[in-house]
Amino acid sequence: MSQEIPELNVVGLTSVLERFTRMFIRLPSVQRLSFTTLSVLHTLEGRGPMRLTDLTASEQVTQSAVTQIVTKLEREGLVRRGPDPSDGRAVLVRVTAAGAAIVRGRRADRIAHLSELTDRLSPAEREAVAAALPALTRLVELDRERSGEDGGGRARGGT
Amino acid sequence: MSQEIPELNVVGLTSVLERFTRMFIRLPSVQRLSFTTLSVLHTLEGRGPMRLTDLTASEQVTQSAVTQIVTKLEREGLVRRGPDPSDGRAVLVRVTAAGAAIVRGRRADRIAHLSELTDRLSPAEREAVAAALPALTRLVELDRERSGEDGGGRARGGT
DNA sequence: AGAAACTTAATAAGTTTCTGATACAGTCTG
DNA sequence: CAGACTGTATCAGAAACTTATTAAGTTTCT
Repeated sequence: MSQEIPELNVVGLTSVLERFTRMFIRLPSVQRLSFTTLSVLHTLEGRGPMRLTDLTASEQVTQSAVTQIVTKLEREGLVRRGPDPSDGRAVLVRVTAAGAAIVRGRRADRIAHLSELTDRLSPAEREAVAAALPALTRLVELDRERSGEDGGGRARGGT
Repeated sequence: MSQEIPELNVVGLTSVLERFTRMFIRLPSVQRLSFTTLSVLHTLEGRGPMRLTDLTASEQVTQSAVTQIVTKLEREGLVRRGPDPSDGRAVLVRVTAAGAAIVRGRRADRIAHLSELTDRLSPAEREAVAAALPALTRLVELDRERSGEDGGGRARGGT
């Protein structure tokens, strides 16, 4: 008998991840913040202070839109603009405590929701997911490396 | 010695899934379709013909916005409106071949992108992901069941 | 050093997309 | 069959985004 090699079903994986994407996006927001605005906040919380240019590269909108979003977030006390010591033209944007609290609150909601779901898995299923977590982490890291190569193209997103 | 039980790290899982979400959302779109518009198209392609009300429940916008989005998609030949045989007030929206082609094209891009990434995993890592796929699938199914219970509340999304 | 070329962010004006309120037609209840 | 409710459309206005432009700072080249 030849050995069975269960090859990874990428189509199925894509499908599942698409469905997680919807699940995550649907999360209600307390604040009256638009999708892109929350995304900017999330990026800043995750990656630390960034210049507007770098923020623009990581979102799906123009530099002009990012400027307007940051202005709005600043008015609401969720981010702060500061000078970039290494470049007089640039602006460094950083989240405030209030801004970080919003991102972390949303993450806590997702964790709570996922916890409820994983609680219903069998121990074997939970173990399978736990065993795959390092590999999944490596996948997103590989992606980050690759998109870091080029400047990061403009795009228009959607589910 | 007591047996080591590697419990599932839900926080880590949430974090990884958040990062996949960003990766998927950033995908460039050929057409000039907004985020929500693409989402509607995706929903219709995945779930089959739906009434406007049901579409509204599954997206993060008002019924008014859904009506306008469907009107725009219909003008572009990507969906078609039809009567609901079981309810004279209702409208059944279905994707056309052109609309489905767009959704499937985007999915193909995601599959291709994920394939490139999984190619770089070790065989052991690929196997771990493959082994977890059924459990991950069950997670999204559990979610669907749960959100099917209530009517599906309105929400405002973000990453 | 100084001018030309480039980068960074802000602003203005216009377009698209979304919301809230309302209207209207079809369905259900008593 | 009257009143209450549901499903969709329409309209006006608000919000979010785009393109084009400008001003200020930096780099490059001579």
